[in-house]
Amino acid sequence: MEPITIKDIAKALNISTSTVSRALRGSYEINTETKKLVMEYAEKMNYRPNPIALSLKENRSRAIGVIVPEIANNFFSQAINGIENIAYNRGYHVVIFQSHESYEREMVNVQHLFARKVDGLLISLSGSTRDVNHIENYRENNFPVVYFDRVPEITDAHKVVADNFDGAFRATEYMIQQGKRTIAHITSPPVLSITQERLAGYKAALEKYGLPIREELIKFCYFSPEEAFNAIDSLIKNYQPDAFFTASDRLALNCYEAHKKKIIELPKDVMFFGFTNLNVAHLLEPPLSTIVQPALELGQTAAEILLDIIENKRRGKGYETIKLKTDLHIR
Amino acid sequence: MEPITIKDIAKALNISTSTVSRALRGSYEINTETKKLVMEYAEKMNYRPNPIALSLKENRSRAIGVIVPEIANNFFSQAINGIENIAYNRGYHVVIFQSHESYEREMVNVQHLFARKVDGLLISLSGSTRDVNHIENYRENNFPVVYFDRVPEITDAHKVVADNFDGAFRATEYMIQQGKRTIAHITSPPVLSITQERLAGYKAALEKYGLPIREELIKFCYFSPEEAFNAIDSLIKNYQPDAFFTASDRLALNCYEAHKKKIIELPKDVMFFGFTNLNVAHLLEPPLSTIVQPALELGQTAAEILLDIIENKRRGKGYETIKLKTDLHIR
DNA sequence: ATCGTTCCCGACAACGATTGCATAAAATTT
DNA sequence: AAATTTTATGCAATCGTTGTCGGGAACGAT
Repeated sequence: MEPITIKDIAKALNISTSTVSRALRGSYEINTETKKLVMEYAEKMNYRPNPIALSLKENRSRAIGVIVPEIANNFFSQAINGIENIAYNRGYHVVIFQSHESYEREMVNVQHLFARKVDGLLISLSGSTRDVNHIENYRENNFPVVYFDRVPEITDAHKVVADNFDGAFRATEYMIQQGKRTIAHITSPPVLSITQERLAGYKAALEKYGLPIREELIKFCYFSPEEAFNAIDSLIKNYQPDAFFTASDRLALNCYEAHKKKIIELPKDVMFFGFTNLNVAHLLEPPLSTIVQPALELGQTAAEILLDIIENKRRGKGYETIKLKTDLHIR
Repeated sequence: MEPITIKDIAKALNISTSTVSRALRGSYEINTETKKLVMEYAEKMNYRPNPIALSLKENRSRAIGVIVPEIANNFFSQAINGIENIAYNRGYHVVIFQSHESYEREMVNVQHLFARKVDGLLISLSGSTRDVNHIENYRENNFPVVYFDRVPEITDAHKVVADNFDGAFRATEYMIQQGKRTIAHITSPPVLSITQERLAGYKAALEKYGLPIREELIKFCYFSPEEAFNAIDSLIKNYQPDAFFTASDRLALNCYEAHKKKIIELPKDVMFFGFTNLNVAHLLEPPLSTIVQPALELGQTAAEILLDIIENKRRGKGYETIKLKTDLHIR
């Protein structure tokens, strides 16, 4: 069956479409009798307003867009679940797009979501995004955007992030307290906010304990496994680190993979600490201690702020950057 | 800036909207001069047709819907990547929804996608879906649907699946050839097509080698970890299996988790074989051999069939069930 | 009987784009 | 010069819904 429209109802009951429309939304200026008639018929015929017509008319869609680099990543899929929780409860749908770490894809996604009149956007930037003009353009014209996790450096924006500095600091501190002195840091591209913050936390901990910051122990890796393998290999060959601090799921797994494939020969008693939401961390050997981001809460918080903006419930409140605490799981 | 419309262009150039519309699509009946004028102005003003208006007019959206139980699952996220590949190349967008293994959520998702006029649907059924009337209702009225992975039993439908029987058969056969005689099978709810097929493959292999089919070695588990833990625990206590054949990512991980937590004491030389697309399988201890589904190809194939249906490129071809071969990874 | 209210409802336009039909002007044929 | 065809454009309807405006009927007040 083609979906039934307001026109069909009007024709069937011999009244005008305006009356049907008003009756359905319970307008006070419609006779109670008429209202009942319309409501019952609509119910019987399983009438559903056409959301596309509504979007066209009202210039909105009751949907929010989410752009993440990859959904095949525990952190992001948990964050998405948080977003969906809040959004569904508040009557919004969630449209998910992946940038696949590509700036171009990200641009296209933003444009498409905007053209499709999503009421707002939640975005975690791609690894190759150098600036956010493609987003700020829209935001300048009152398009609501909340950045989360991987956020831009601009100050006048809503952002929700994990406390990356603190997490990295505490992890590094723990490794030092366990007697580690040569702590390698394998991390993501330096352009990302999370990379910078985690790096700063790592350095701050070293400084606090009077350890030297050795740039040669810090390796930035893009998105190919080989790059990570090489980085790890050269670290071990040249500096024999007694601990590895990896900044992402991917890099942690790359380490274990290199180990497993005997690409690298691990020093004894080496310690692994990762900034990761891997759900298999506790199953790995040697143990992987982790700094876990509150992914679900992060998503929820970001969604709540976005919906508040959309529904104008944030009068008075300015821009803010919300930082959520991370959890340390020592293994 | 509010997006520019065809009307704005018409006003600016002092011509009618029809002319603009036709000029933009290069209609032959528009003067070459006028066309150039319009095209250039549209280009300059960065005109983009309003997709919502188009959807309303044309009753379609150039988008396809995808419903999966969970995106936080390697198999599904790979399948989605396959779908996106094909869809984007053919000019379609992909709208992703999760059913979270809930029949109700699945129904709502289907309704919403249909109301939003997606041009077709790719779906892998939720674990609590007992029938597919909520989908077939729409399909009867020519709404294109392709089922993948977890498919219904109905025959007149397009389906794309992995060869679950064959994969399970080969895995079980391998375990038998390695001398295993008490092979436990921990699997998903019996209502799922994949459960049935994998079970059948398992049984067929046992039969081929003259081993008894012991129903007490077969455990169906729903979606709580405790259930799996208990199942594993009681299997070990009562029957000391020398091999475990798990039917999903989740169940394989549950096994390792139970092992790690010392909830279970593993028999020596026990073998693990899992139907899974986990990207960490090779990192686990004891080794997890796997039957890997061609998730990406599965998504691609399903998307191709769906788009062919949408674009009427399947004249003559009837319903078919496409089975893709699985890969055995022995570890 | 006239006026002002109140109640209930319908006509019309609008959102942005497409398209069948009509038509004016120009070009061509007779 | 008249008739016909071609070329180029505009008008109006359409998709489904809502908001603005206006108006008829019924009622009470004057």
